[in-house]
Amino acid sequence: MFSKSCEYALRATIFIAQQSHIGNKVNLTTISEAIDSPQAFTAKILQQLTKNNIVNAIKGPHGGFFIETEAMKTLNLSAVVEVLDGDSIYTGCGLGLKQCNDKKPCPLHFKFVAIREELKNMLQNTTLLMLVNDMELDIFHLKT
Amino acid sequence: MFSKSCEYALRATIFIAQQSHIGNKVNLTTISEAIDSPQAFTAKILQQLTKNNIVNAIKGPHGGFFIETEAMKTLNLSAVVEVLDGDSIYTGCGLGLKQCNDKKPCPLHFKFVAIREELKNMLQNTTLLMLVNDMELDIFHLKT
DNA sequence: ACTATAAAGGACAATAATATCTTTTATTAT
DNA sequence: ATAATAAAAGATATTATTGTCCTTTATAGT
Ligand code: FES
Ligand code: FES
Repeated sequence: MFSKSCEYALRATIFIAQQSHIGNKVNLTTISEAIDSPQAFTAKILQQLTKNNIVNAIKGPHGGFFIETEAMKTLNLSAVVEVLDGDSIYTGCGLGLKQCNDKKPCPLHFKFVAIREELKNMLQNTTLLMLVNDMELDIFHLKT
Repeated sequence: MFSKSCEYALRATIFIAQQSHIGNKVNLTTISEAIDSPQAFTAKILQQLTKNNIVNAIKGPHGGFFIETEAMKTLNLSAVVEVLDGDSIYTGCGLGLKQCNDKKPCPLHFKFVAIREELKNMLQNTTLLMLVNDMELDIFHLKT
């Protein structure tokens, strides 16, 4: 469904949001351990998330990554996915045709678009704050 | 969503089904032109489809690929996807956790599984014969 | 038997995705 | 100023996916 990069990005973002919500900034080592991802690769992904204003980064001692609580209210999963995987998941043809639209549809088009839209809505309607609140229940995990 | 291999496989299978339905066997060149796919690569994919009894192949003059009409009634898109991409699309965690189940869910699990199941049902409930019938309307395309 | 056709199979090549390593820049505390 | 911490940036390595090329096997028609 999503690329590895995107999966790590989602896990990292959710973890950072969770920690930020309880007032913690987290560094690379902490993040990659918490989400069980390759550290150096995760660093690259965090750079992209920072450049695209999904997360904030502060260098130096007591620095690290964080997300402001206000931002969590509006930031959704779709924003993260778009940074890493672009919008192909929303616009791409299920059968790989170069163009996907109602004018020249592939045989799967209408069935596929219906599901694609549901995925899109789910990702757009799920904010980081919602997930952070969910995770207070302690039944959700970010690794293994 | 699907790998390139799987996309080509789906397009090829639908094209072969369509042609078989009107009594034609089709060869590699015809297929790769009809679905606009790299010919040699498509050959490899057709081998897999043949080995897994999705399509039939006959060597030699007047040979080619075909699917029997009886088989089209039961063969669904899910069978094709599973040959090329395995079942990861049905069983894999949206956030890339090694295990996806209700016992140790990721924060996206329940929302994700709902959509995954819809995709699964769509692919399982769509038979090749249904698509072939749809394509008689002449509004659906397999390339560009 | 010979030739043409067409799929099957094996080896190889190019590209993209994933992952690592090293150096640089910024910040804090001593 | 110096040392320590931590992210940013750049270069490189590994692996998987995608794609091509060449040879072999099977079949049909002459
Ligand atoms: S054209 Fe294939 S999904 Fe829209
Ligand atoms: S555990 Fe992540 S989708 Fe099921």
